[in-house]
Amino acid sequence: MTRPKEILSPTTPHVEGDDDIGEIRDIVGFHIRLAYGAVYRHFTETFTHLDLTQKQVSVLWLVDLHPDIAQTGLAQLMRMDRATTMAIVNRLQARGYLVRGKSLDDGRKQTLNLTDAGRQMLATAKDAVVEHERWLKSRFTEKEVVSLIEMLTRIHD
Amino acid sequence: MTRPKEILSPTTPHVEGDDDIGEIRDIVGFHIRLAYGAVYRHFTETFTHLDLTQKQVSVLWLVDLHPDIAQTGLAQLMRMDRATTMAIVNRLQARGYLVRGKSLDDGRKQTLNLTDAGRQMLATAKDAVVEHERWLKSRFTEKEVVSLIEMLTRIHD
DNA sequence: GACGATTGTTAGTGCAACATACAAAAAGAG
DNA sequence: CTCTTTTTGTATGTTGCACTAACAATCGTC
Repeated sequence: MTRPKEILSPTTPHVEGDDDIGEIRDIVGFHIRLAYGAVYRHFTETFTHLDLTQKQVSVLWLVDLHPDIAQTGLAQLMRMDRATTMAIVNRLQARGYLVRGKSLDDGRKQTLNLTDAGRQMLATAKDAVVEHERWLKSRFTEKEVVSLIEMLTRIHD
Repeated sequence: MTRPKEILSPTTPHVEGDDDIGEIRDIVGFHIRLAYGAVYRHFTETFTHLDLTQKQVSVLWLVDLHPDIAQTGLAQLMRMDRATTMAIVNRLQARGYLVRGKSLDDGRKQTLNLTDAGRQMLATAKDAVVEHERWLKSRFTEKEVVSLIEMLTRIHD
């Protein structure tokens, strides 16, 4: 065996570095997935004490921004399907952060709105998001942040 | 900005295009999540006929690149924990793409290697990845791709 | 009024991340 | 060399999320 690679102690800095993942390092999708994973982990870490996920915070945020929004509208903003949206809204409603109401102009739709507890939780969550964002943005200049957001937008728009 | 604005419920009448997501549009994490979602969706769409997920392809790819790698090593490369790695390896082994073997130099470890079917599937998968990447990279210049990968690496490294 | 489309809903499937616990093997300390 | 700690693989269970398929109520249109 030519490669004694069993030396995987936590402090081993992997001298091979870029060769570790070979051709994969040119795959944009791979880097997006890894970056998302890193962001996801730090987010959940930051939000353990609030017991909220990214999706849940985003939903609270968007409902606050769009009072009386219907679930379909919310799903479109978040690029989720109806079933997934249902599950998230159910969870937030069960925890008393969100209320469903009857839509006056369309009997099929329901309105979504934050409760007082929801508004309060959102305020707390926003502070945590700021902290999370500080961690994330710390590796970039302001110019780079703008550029990064612009490129990411090109992907999801 | 030609933004194909979604038709929201009539109860949110005065929202202008770019205000759709308000302050959220300055949150890097939000854009990473949306971009990841878009990439994820296109990936699964591209790979329905192969019935493979991103993770599974990555594992096949990395095992091919690192013959006899142990699950722990794989987990480190992919930034996953052991339990998650187990689940993915189990699936790939059950489908005959991967084999576990005994490690000669460490009784705790097991070696991971591709079967012939695994190698063949990986070859097919790589073609699909190339197609998927073409879709992804089509919105960027080569210079931008390099810049994007570099910035994403700063996040996950 | 009938018909097709939309909306919310339920149920079920699959993947993945995480935590916990356990056994076997290795590494380290005395 | 023992004794202890760490590492590795494994099993189990929970949670969150994405997706599909089906269904009822409602809306818009013809």
